Amino acid sequence: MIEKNLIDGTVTAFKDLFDADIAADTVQVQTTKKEFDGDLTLVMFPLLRFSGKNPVETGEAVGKYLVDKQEHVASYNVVKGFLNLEIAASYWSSAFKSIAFSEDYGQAAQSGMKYMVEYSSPNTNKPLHLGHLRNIFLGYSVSEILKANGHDVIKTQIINDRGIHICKSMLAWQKFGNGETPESSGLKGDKLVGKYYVEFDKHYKEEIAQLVSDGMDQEEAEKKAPSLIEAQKMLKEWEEGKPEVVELWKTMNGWVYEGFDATYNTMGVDFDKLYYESDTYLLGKDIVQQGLDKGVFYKKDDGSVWADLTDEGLDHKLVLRKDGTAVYMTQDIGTAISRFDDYKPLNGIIYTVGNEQDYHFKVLFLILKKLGYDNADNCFHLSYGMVDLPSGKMKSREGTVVDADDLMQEMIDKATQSSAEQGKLDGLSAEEVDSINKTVGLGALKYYLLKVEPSKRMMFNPEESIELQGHTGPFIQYVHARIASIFRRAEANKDATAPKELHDLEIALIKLMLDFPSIIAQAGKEYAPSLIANYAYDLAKAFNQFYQECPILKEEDEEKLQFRLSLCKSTGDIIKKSMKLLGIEVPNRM
RNA sequence: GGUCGCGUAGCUCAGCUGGAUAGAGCAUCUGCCUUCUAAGCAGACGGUCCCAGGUUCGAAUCCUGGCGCGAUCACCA
Repeated sequence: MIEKNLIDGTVTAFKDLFDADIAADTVQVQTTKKEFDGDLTLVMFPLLRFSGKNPVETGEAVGKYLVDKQEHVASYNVVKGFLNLEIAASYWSSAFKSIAFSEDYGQAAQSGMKYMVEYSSPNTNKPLHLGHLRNIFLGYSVSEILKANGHDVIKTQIINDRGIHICKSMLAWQKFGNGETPESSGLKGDKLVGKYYVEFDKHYKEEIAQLVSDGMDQEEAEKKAPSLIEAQKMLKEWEEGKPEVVELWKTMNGWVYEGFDATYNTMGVDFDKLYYESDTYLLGKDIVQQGLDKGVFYKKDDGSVWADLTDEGLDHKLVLRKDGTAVYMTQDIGTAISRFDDYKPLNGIIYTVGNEQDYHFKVLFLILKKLGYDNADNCFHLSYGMVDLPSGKMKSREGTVVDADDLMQEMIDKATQSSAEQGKLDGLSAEEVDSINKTVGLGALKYYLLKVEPSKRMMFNPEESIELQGHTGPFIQYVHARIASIFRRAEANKDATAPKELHDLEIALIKLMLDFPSIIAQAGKEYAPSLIANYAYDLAKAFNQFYQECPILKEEDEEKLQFRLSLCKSTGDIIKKSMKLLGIEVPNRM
């Protein structure tokens, strides 16, 4: 790479010119800012104490040296302490040639590492909502990014299919459902079950109000409301395996899974392995015993078991109740370890879970580490901020949630309306048009949720809705469609030779394309889809500028024409790959 | 109160391990479609980078202390 050459060249320049030995990492190379002439810039300030000269003199000397001795360095200029170097067009065109038409450009070599990525992990008592969308798109995208980094990936979710909340829906359905099913009601299974969860809450609140008006205080009423007592009883029966209860549980969860499957299908995401909490909720107890034996945990007089994390600056954490039953942490320890076993050797687990659980995962990884599982070092909590509405937080009980299915449909409708107005899809079959509208609508939604850094909470305003113009998914998809349109009239020639002179916008495009592998590496290291999202936008933007300024099919110089076609081809490929890393498809027309 | 996260243009967000005059999009205004897709391009307008210190040749970026918003600190999951 040219950067490396420049660094080496600068090191020898200091040797020859100033008789100074400098470490390679004191030489800083960066891309030259737009307002200055040049391609790459060396920063002189850190090197002044070795040259013993002022910034401009040092820059002049090094610049002259590099132009003389280094291949590809065409010219230089010094502004203050910045040495700007212009790299010869021939370098860029040959660098481009080495990546163009390469199918697996961007795909890193097999690393031999295997990761599990967990995302979605819904409760089975209500439909998926906007918060899940952020979670799912993030997790899916990180999976794709890890694959591009050469890792093996197992996509998973843990389904929260048991507990008091599930019993609540079951109970309400039993009481008020009149045997209603998805078929009889025409409702999606998850929506139907969610309806009864809300129904339960309604009755529960009424009961509380009644008890309070009868003179009971609020807190006690919340505990003593008859329907809550019934739900608790049902949970107990479920745990004891009472046949009718288990049967109902299976039936209703089955409805929910059908509903979820439909939603996942629309989203275009999938899983390699499912874990169910009903299978895992008892895990971890024997591990706690082992931890006790190893002295990682300690037991209190009442029989409860704790982890002392004070030496890590944290608190004491309960890992087993005094009655010997598991808590959330117990279960997560058990699940993690059984995953390590299921997929041995598993290097780490990425958990896509909201940032309200930051502390939980910090503790979990610490405990795993203390238990001797070094793969804890490669575990990562992919933490993300809430998606807020202008009215505040989403609350399912208050009906202020943005439903995932509804939102996706709205986006598709919006894309449909937009494409109909523009009329560019005229002449295509109804199926093709539908498919494009879906791609564009979902692309807008996914991009909107992924372009923001996960740790930030984000505001979603349903009124203002998601744009299809500007810094959006469709903007990037549009570039792909433009390029596809070119190749409906021409073909890219693999053996195209590069012209002697390149347009600035061509060079800008090439530079960006050369960045692709390092962006993928960084996104993988930081679990950061937003880096890919912003890269794809920059590339699309650069292409549009090039496209506007430089004729392609109308170019008369055959060599330029061919070279530009190959630029188009590669840009289209990289756009497509980048978007795939985000879980977004790209259309050939739009 | 302890801990963690966030605070950049009217709004939504970029800004890599510290580097030049802090960048995009939306909104507002101005140009560009008889010529490869105008879901586009070019331009204008818009900033005490929350505040105060500190480190440094150089700080939006690192450190300390504040302020504001949020989360968390359950024998809930």
